[in-house]
Amino acid sequence: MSSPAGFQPVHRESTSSLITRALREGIMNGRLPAGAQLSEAGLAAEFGVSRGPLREAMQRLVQEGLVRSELNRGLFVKELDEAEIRDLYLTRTAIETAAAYTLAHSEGAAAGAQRLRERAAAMAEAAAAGDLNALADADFAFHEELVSLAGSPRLHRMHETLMVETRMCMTALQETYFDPEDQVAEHSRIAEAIAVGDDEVLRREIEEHMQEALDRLVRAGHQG
Amino acid sequence: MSSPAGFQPVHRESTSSLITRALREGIMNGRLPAGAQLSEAGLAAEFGVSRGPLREAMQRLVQEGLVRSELNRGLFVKELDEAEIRDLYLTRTAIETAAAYTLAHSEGAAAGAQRLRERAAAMAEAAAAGDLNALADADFAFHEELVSLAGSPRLHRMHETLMVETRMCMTALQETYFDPEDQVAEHSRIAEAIAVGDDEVLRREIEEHMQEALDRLVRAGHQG
DNA sequence: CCTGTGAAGATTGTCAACAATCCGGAGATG
DNA sequence: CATCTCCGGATTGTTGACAATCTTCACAGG
Repeated sequence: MSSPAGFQPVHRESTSSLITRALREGIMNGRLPAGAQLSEAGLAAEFGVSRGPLREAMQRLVQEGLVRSELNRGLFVKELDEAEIRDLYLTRTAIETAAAYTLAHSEGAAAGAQRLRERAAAMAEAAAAGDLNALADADFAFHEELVSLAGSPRLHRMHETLMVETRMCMTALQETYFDPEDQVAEHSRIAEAIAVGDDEVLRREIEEHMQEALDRLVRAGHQG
Repeated sequence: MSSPAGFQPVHRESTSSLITRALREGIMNGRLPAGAQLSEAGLAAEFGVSRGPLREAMQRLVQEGLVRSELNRGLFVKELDEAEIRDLYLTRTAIETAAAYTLAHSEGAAAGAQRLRERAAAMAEAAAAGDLNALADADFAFHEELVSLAGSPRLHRMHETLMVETRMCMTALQETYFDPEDQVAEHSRIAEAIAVGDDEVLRREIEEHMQEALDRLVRAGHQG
């Protein structure tokens, strides 16, 4: 747009940034389970770097709240008890409501709603095929897209962390989708509310959706 | 509460954590102005530590979004243009609305509203005395208290960063309180809305307050 | 049996030195 | 005069080593 040939500035990434992403991924998919100690020497050897860059990556995760640091003891993947899970969903509601509200009032509301409809359709497809893994992926993709479309760097960055935590406790609790059709319907209603632009409905849909998801998780936690 | 003698776990802090706070303070009050390069060697010497812990602290600030990292070039205090300031206030609205909503629906709503009334009273006192510095402090204390009272660790952590950014651009723009009385009144209305528990009013009051604050900042930016 | 002592082992916290990269200017070349 | 090349200085990125701390276990004493 602004530059003559429309080039993006070259984007190279620091080592600690790469390691941060890799560790975050590991926490998300359960390869680094909640409560596990993160050994500096061991992980540094795995990544093939020295402890310096690895420690820097750790500090990022500490700041993000995914890792807890105990002085002279080590770093541990944060464990989520029920209160934490409730707080997680409270915060997700805050962020996603704001994102949806912003999107619904922006120029790209119609286009955004269309994108979200497509995501919901992908969920429906996965649900129909009985592929619960694909359904979960599509579910996350929907929420990721929702916040992305709002175009707010801060909301997006905060949401990233929250989604890691969400996925973390879903894998930990082995939560299964009980009513896939209901899930799809909830997401579709959110997309439609954005298309229509009714704030009140939008807020209610998101709030209910989060409440449902939270209830499922808490139930799974009590049973499992 | 839960433990027999009610002791808290001993809380010692890591060096990088201390340095992070000190740097954050420096960014907030303008001692490290926006766009400034943060020299590792220089700062390490000032703190009397080696570059290791200092770099760890830097990574935390990068993750927080207060500092921007350019590979092999250095670290720079993030600059806030108008779009960024708008995003900042959009996000503050999201977080503080959620906090106020949570507080208003909690058991401690009445007590919380009282605490906020006291904060607003402190603002009124500062405004009456014409002490704009004290007014700004009381203003921040009000918002800090509001989010603290919600009792959500995630909202609180996110809000912390946002307040640093807010203060950063206020000091950068030398924003002065134009209508101190109006300011106090806006805060009082928020406290009362929490006491009453009317969600709709609460949302509107916070949204308007943020919009007002944003407008003042943007105007100051265009003039200054 | 419970408590206190002490050393071994492992892990984290810190540091100073080395390697790689970038920026600026002097000088050569056309 | 413009451009290219090269070098010195400075800064960041990374490493391996050292110091401090914590945990675990065995063992002696009451």
